[in-house]
Amino acid sequence: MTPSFAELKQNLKAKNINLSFQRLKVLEYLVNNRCHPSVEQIFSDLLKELPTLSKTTVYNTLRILTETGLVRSMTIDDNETRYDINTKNHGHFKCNSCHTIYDFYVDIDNFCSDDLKNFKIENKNVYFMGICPRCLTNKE
Amino acid sequence: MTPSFAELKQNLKAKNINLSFQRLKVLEYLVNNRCHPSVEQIFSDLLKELPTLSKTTVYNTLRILTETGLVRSMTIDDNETRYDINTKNHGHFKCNSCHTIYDFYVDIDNFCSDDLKNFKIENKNVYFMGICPRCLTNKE
DNA sequence: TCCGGTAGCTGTAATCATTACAAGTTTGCA
DNA sequence: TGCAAACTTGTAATGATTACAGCTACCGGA
Repeated sequence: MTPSFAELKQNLKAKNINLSFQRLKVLEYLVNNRCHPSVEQIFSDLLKELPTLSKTTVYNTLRILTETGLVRSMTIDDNETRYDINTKNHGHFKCNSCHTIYDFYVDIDNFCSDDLKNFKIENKNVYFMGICPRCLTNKE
Repeated sequence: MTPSFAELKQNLKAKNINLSFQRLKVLEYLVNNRCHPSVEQIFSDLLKELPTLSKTTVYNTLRILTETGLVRSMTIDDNETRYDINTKNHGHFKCNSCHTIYDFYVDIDNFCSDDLKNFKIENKNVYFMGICPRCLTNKE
């Protein structure tokens, strides 16, 4: 369930979103860096390649991509929003020690509650926090 | 699973947290207002009762209460952190129309993934977004 | 080929939640 | 009673995000 760049590009065209050069680069970055980067990370990395890039453009692009549903934004206990390509059926685990965010498989689709019978659910999120294996072994 | 005020107070003493007057009031507020209030809401409501209250105190208190695990902080797609008394086994649903946050029952404890075999999980969160029944009917 | 308009990009300024800090106040304990 | 530590308060700083205004690039029609 990891959509290819070509698929995403087509998906955008179908939604009448113009793929400008800068937007292409942001999208490309998200496809190649599935590490839940922050705006700051995306911006400073792309700046090496596009010295005239504006941070505002990154914000704008991410907003557009998020609105179309191609990209998912999330804030896990941080003051920084993180972004990733929207793939289904996975939760996020954030390590409280190294702050890395891991994906893990979870069957969210079949995960519902009777309390929400009359609710229209548009978006499901699962995130855990704790210590990742790497940090656990480093402590010993 | 809604702890009483007396229980919470005892819980705090056990953790060597001094219950100052202001902290008491913040805790009391959270017990009486289980609507996931923001700092701004807590502060401005308590200000009526405690005109000398400082917003910094509210922030400090919430940090302490969160660290002890009595209070849970969450940011659902907002730029404002919300707080509630930490009760187990429930997820949050945020209405995209009226922005109300609902609790719903969910069996989080039995909700794990093989991918996280070697992770130490300290905290589990489930939140959904969509439209609540009230807003759904109002639209018609 | 030229022109006009629109969409997109850029950079600065403003906003707003949160945190840092320093000084005043209260509390607990000897 | 007095001291030290813990709390509170208010202001200033920080830092992510948004607003905005001007500039640029592209596209369609004459």
